[in-house]
Amino acid sequence: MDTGDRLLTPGEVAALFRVDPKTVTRWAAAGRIGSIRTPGGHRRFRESEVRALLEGEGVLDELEEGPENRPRNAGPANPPGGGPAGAGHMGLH
Amino acid sequence: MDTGDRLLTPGEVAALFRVDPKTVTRWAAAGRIGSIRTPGGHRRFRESEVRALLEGEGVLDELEEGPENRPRNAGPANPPGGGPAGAGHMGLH
DNA sequence: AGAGATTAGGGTAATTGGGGCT
DNA sequence: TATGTCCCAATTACCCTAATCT
Repeated sequence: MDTGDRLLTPGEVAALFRVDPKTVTRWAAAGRIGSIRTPGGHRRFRESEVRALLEGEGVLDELEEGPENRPRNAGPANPPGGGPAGAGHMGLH
Repeated sequence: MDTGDRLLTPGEVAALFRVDPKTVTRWAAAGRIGSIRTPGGHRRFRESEVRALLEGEGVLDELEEGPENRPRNAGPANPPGGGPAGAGHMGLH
């Protein structure tokens, strides 16, 4: 499965998540998402990683993506830090 | 694969339904509406799904029948471990 | 060499998440 | 049961200028 070594720009990732490019930069700075830096300091993100985050890496059930949405919320929501970053502290009070 | 689903913020969905963003969050927590979480924990909703809900295509079991008796009988909206009865079908034309 | 658009960086306001209560 | 409002903490969005990428 070549999920792509394709690199995405912060603007692309931001559009995918419907967030600000600056927010994507914060994710990289916080270690929540892997980033590759250009010699100039700009960041590039792997499309495979971004897509995994979008769908929810924990639940890959939906192969066919059609008009049929199936909101099956089984189990705990995907932990934000879930992946590589561990990032451990979130709001828990 | 792109069904043309833009992602909406909780505030956007709340404005569409004329409810509080908190209510939209509860819908997502209850599994009544699909939600995508950002690495930061915030939710994003698919515009296509929201539109389907707005049109009423998502709730075909609740028609205007039952004039006075609508005891909302033992029908747990989201039984634990059970598939969320709510939503799940979307009309396809 | 130029130009344009995007991105990084800091700072501040607005939104969101979660729990509890009316 | 379902919404709305309160709290506080975290995340996100928009402001700016300078540097980098195409």
